[in-house]
Amino acid sequence: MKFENVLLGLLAMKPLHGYELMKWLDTEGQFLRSNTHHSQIYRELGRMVTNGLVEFHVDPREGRPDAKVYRITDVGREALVEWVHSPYQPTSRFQDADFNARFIFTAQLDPAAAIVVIDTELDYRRAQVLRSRTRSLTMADPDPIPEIDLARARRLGLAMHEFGKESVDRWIEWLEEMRASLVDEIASDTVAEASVTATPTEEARS
Amino acid sequence: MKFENVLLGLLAMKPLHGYELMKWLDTEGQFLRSNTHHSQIYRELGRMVTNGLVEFHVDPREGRPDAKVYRITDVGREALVEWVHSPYQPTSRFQDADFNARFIFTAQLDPAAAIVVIDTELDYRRAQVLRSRTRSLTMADPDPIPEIDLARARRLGLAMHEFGKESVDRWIEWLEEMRASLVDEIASDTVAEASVTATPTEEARS
DNA sequence: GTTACATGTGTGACGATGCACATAAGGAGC
DNA sequence: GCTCCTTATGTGCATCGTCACACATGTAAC
Repeated sequence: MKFENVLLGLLAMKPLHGYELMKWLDTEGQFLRSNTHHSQIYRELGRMVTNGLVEFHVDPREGRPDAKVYRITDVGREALVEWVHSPYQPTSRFQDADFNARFIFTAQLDPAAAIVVIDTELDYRRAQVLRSRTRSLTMADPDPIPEIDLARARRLGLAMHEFGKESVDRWIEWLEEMRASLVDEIASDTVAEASVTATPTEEARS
Repeated sequence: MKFENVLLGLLAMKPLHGYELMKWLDTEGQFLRSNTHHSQIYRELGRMVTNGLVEFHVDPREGRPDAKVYRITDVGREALVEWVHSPYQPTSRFQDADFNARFIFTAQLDPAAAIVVIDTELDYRRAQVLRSRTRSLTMADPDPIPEIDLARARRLGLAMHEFGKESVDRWIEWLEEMRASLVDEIASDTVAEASVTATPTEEARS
């Protein structure tokens, strides 16, 4: 996943300048993608201009510094559509930009494809939960730091592990809810448009 | 936060080789730190040897490839203790190695310091939840991709935002539970050792 | 036999990320 | 006058993270 795609998706909705993108990713968008330093945004936008994905014009403000307002280009739109239709590969970190951006921007352009994305994510997370049950090491029989408290380490490690599993389980539940509501939406859309456009409802489940 | 510190903390408990570290971080330790590629582990271990934090001896196995078993050095122990007592700075991503490693390894060496770490984390997360409520942009009035569905985007964006807040809230709850159990532990330890060592119970809350 | 898988350790390359530093203008408070 | 905060944009550098590729051994399946 490239950060580029997040910016591309946002700029597809509305032209914005770097500072606005930064602010949005720090407040409303902080659960879509966290850990976004402003330097990264400006650097990325610069590269996207070079690659022709976006263009900008300088907006002079009264009483405020000038701002560069970026607008997505046709090339950018094509790149966005192409990304949305490229295969999704989950990573080990859940509830992260890798999935979130893919899901949001895919759902806008192609709801059926978004369901495939969810199913891919679900398969991966379920496997992850299973993998977390295997115990590969015993952290005993140590040569530890004198002051170290191994009993506490095990207790806290276990608590952390339990909370991690709980979180993934809740994530899986949420994904299932999202999937169900998307399926409903597609179904009602299809019914509504059936007589007009006759949109085919391909079953997206692999 | 440096990945180095995670390896240092684990090796303080028990000498291990790279493959074992990799396996552990992929199964039991996946909620302490995810996204760990083996190449990163071996590279990091190599650098730590250069810096004198760890040393290794080759363990010839019957029927299996040789393994390099790494053991923490005195320099490594000092570095670990120094890291544990250095100030903790939360990052925007919650439930991540940044906090997890710091918490686990601090709690082993200095439970009172671990409470300070939790409080720092709690302050930051509560502020984050508040910050998430501010609405900095309206993603309307667009010049969108023709096929784009802005209504769906808003709906899914909101759902994602809600789930994000719920997750942070649950994270805060868990932190409070951990804090309470640590406080209890310290209190009972202090009572138990009061007549023997007369350990002072400094109030860790800032 | 040979193909696949698990154990084990690495290198090279490249993009992503984070932190310090830099600049510039205006407004608020002391 | 001075400092601090907000808006606004950037560069430089080090580390992190990921992928491809590489090599070595033993075992289990076909």
